[in-house]
Amino acid sequence: MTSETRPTDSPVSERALHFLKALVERYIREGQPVGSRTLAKDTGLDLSPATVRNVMSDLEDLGLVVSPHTSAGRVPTVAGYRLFVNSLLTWRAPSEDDIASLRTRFDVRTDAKSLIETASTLLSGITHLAGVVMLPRHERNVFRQIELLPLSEKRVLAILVTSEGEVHNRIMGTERSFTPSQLEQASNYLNQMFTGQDIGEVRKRLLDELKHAHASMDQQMIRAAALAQEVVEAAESRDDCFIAGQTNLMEFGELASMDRIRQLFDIFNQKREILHILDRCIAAEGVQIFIGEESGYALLDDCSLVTTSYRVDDRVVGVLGVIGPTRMDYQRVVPIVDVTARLLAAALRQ
Amino acid sequence: MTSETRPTDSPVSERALHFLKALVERYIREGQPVGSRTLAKDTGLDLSPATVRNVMSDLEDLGLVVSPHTSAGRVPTVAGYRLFVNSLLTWRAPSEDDIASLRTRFDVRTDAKSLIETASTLLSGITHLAGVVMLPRHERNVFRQIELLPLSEKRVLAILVTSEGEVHNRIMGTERSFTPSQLEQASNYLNQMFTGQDIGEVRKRLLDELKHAHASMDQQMIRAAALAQEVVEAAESRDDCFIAGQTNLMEFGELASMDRIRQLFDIFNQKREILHILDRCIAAEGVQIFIGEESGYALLDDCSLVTTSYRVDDRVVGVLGVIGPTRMDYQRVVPIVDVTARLLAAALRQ
DNA sequence: TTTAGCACTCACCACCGGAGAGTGCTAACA
DNA sequence: TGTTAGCACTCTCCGGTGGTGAGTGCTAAA
Repeated sequence: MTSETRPTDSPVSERALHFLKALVERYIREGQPVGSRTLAKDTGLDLSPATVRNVMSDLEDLGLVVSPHTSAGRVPTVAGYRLFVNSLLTWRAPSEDDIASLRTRFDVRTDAKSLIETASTLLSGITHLAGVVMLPRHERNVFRQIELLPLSEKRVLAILVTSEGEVHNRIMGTERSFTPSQLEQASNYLNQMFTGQDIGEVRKRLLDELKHAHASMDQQMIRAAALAQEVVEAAESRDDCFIAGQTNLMEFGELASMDRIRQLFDIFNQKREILHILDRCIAAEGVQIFIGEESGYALLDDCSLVTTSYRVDDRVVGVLGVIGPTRMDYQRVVPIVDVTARLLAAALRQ
Repeated sequence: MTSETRPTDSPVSERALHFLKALVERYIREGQPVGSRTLAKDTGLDLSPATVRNVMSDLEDLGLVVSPHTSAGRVPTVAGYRLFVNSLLTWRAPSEDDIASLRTRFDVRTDAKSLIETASTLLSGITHLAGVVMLPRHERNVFRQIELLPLSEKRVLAILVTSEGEVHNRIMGTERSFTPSQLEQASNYLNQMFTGQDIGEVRKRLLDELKHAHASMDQQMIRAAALAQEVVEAAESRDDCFIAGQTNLMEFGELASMDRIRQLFDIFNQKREILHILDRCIAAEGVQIFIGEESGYALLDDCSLVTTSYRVDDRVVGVLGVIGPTRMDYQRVVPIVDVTARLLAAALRQ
């Protein structure tokens, strides 16, 4: 499954592609511009450096490689990587060791949150890049049970359990105090009303009820509904995202200036932009690769993302992947991301 | 409250101390070795550089300052900082702005976890250092209510609420399945048994019961107790710790080498060592300052910690502080840490 | 079409030398 | 005796210089 064969009338010859492949692989390995002499030896085609130079010149005209300065070798451009990834890449299956360590660390018995954490730690550990796992809004998230507990005078603890066995809780101050039995009554009422319904739906209905609070409901009920409203909102807006192994990125020369690293880390801390990019991968089938500027964020210009969604029972429940320099080892990384997604999905399905 | 006055027969003269103070303040401001000429101007004592040199030479003999190389100025040693902090420091009260931004951001209505997060973000934002907030094991943590919910065949969700309105939950697989009513019965039983008791106590009693599971308990009860045991352990061992603004540390020249920063970030990610240091501050009264190697961790040699515990109703509930280079602005930072602790405590007390 | 040869370019490195900042020491001074 | 001026010395930092090596583009021959 090396590549789709390209039409022979393609603007770039079969041989040139062969060189491009060798160049990208070499550059990924060494991290330094590749010269004609090196490349001539690498391909095994027994051609002189001069010939290689001519080919490289063509590739440069096509915008697939550039040389950083007159007398340096060539480096792939984003278009070059793209071509490489799309049709030149040979996958390299993850090593036994890697698979083993993935398998053993995904303990089925832990809860979703720590699985997510483990996944991103593992990803970063194995790939030596930054691992990221996102847990997006569920489209389908069901109200399962609510519990209202008095905590102290005028403070109520609301606990909401949703379909995935996730627990959301919030402490809320109230102006007037509830008696324990009032709270119990209220939670019974809410449970009767909403159990089994979609969270989004529940939120809407609660809002409605609060608006036209009809005479039939007593005051306490209305206030209980307000409490429920709050915790339901918390449950809806939650989308978590873990990033692990950020420090791995410091190893890569091309990112290793203080300013650059600081920018990157700041992006990671805010998470917003990352979430935004990952959001775009939810729908996609299979592994997605964003190279350099393709992510659409100037600050990730010299980085690539490799992501894939993971599914439980054919429903997408999240996205995971890695972030690293454009010069990452796609052949190795892509399969690892793929496998991790599968194993995480399996662990989540139980 | 500039300083405790030192005994006049102290090995280091009043004037020398004055110089030391000026030197430390200058070095903290500029970050560069301070020379005799500069210092002579700084103190306003109208002495020649030569005289200053003599004094500096004395201070060097006492191990309070060093010069990085022959023809550089002097830099405070750890002992120098220590002396400065103990008896030369003039506190600088936080600015109106800082206090205001602290006050408004501590919204009483949010739960403990997000308060903690806010606190560390604020600390780092205001001081331009890394902010850290720890939520240690409570000595007094009370079992309030447990809830066991069937999630699917052979999976049970256990939710435990403890005294502080904190919610712990865990999903557990069971070999045989429970009926909903069995679970309800079990949770009622557990609640009756344990409500109001200390968590540590509960854990012990559960262990006991499991060991000598007496005939009087039916099989299901025993298995329910095992579930409870798990979530109780989770509740006991929890000690969280947030670190924010790590990237601020990259601004400081003395830490700004890739290797150093990477080490630091790795330490922060592990959290273990940090927690360990913070643990030592729990008992202490008031603001604690660890300068350089005083923290006991070689990897934090060129860093200082400023921490204090925060209390609710005279019980220590946590520790917070900042981490930065030894050359941090103690005069400003210490009061800020102090105030933040008070405000956080107030917000937690409600 | 491929190759050898050649002139040229550029980054990298080691080296040199001067400028500037700061020191320690000594001797003179109040 | 404490303070100061003077002086030689040390060390960092910076800019310039020159050589080396890697690599290129171009041209002309095979």
